[in-house]
Amino acid sequence: MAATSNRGRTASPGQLPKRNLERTVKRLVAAAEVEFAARGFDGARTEAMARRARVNKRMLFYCFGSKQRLYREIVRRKLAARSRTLQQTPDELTPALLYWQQVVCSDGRAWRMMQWEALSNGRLVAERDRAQLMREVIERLRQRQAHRAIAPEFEPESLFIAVMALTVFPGAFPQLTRLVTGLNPRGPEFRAKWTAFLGALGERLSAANRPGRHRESARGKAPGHTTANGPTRPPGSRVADGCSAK
Amino acid sequence: MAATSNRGRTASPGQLPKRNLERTVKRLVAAAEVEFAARGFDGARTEAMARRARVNKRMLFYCFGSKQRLYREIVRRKLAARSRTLQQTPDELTPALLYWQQVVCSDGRAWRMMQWEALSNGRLVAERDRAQLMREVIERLRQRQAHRAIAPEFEPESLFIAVMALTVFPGAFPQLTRLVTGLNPRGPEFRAKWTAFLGALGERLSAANRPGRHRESARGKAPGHTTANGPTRPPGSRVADGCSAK
DNA sequence: CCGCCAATTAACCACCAGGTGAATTGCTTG
DNA sequence: CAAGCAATTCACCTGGTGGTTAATTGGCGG
Repeated sequence: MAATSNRGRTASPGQLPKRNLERTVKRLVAAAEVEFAARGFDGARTEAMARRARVNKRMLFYCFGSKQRLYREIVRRKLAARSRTLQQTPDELTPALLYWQQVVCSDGRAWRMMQWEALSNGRLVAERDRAQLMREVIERLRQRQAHRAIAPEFEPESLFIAVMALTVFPGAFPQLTRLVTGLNPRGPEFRAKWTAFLGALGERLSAANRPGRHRESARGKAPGHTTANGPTRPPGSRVADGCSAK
Repeated sequence: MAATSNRGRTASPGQLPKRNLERTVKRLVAAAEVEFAARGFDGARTEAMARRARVNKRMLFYCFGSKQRLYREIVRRKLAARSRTLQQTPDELTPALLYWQQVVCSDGRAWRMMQWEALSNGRLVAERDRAQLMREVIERLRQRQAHRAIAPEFEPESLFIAVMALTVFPGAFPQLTRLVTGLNPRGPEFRAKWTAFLGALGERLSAANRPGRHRESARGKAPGHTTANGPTRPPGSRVADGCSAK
């Protein structure tokens, strides 16, 4: 889409040319992403996108044909970027939680669009690809679980949903987070608190820590293994969650 | 609001009167609740509400003055109903998780409205009352924790958010749940699966099950207390989650 | 039976937002 | 320099929506 056919970019050096379709498209995409994430498909105004992109509104339809197509284009791009970060999910539970927290809060717009999508109950945009992507991630989790890196009593699918839930929720329902803690969920105070919590939670859930009723596990059996949550950092050691509050 | 001043309801017996403001108001509220939950404030159409209520559109403005006021009225009612269920949260972790799952899935509309609210980034409707309510719930959790009913390494605030996250997320992001599990999050299959998961999770996290590295806890100290997850049902015993898929 | 007023209805309005037709203008090429 | 075409602009159309004006009607008190 987005017929980017600017002929021989001569580009008089030093002077930005007045006409440049490629640049216009890029600006429109950026502006539209902001608008769509902020207000959803129905709430987003083409006028506002154009203004934000410093471009005539007509150009939006010239480049993309319709609001719908522009939306699909943007979702497609977002998904492409997403698939990479998804597949880099760590294999241990605690690091996975912390990794996801960082990912989620570093790309709030993508998750806001997911939330709009959740409410819009329309057809998903690239359902096939996304389902495939999810299946791969789950499959990897399942293999890891077979290798004892993950507690066996939890199905990987549920575990994955739980990881998403615990990392996505505070930012997805900021009003509830604020009502409960009095903190801004995107602010550093809450993020530190939540990181610590996720760390403690992960530690409790990682494969090495079995519930107390299996009493024999506390005694024998590879003594050095009882605390062997390998890459699991203790919750105190702050993992640099370098995501700015934007 | 909603000037319900129908004079002396004579109500010819057996014959429903053609004019009845009270009834009209009730119908409008019900219809508006459905519409607002389904499409959010901006997306909801007064026309559609009126049609659903089998009432002239004008009556909406006659009764409530504006879309805004009708919305506020509905939110107020929802909150009132909500506060009761909130305060009945069980004190143990596992029952709390299961209770919340039931509550959430039995009143999907309220949570959908919360989600719309989360995205609308406007002023909250009854912020004072809601913050007060939250504070009470958290305070109760804190007291329970002091009495050892809840694992002490988790702050009650974070714990509460986690409970909400784990119960609300699957229904709030149904497309993700479906992509991961292939199941409809409101369907009985997924709910059974999720209930089992929450049960197992709660068991792992309840106060009695300490991580392996606190080795001394497995030996001395009130021997009958090590497995004392009192009302915590084992995850197998299905708690009847009698919420229909609507 | 009549008058009165609340409940209800029909028609209407102003406005906004997506989308379009057609003119305009700046590069680029011959 | 002139032609030609792509990139950009301007004015406009259309449908739908919240909200309103004014007419109508049903039921109750007198």
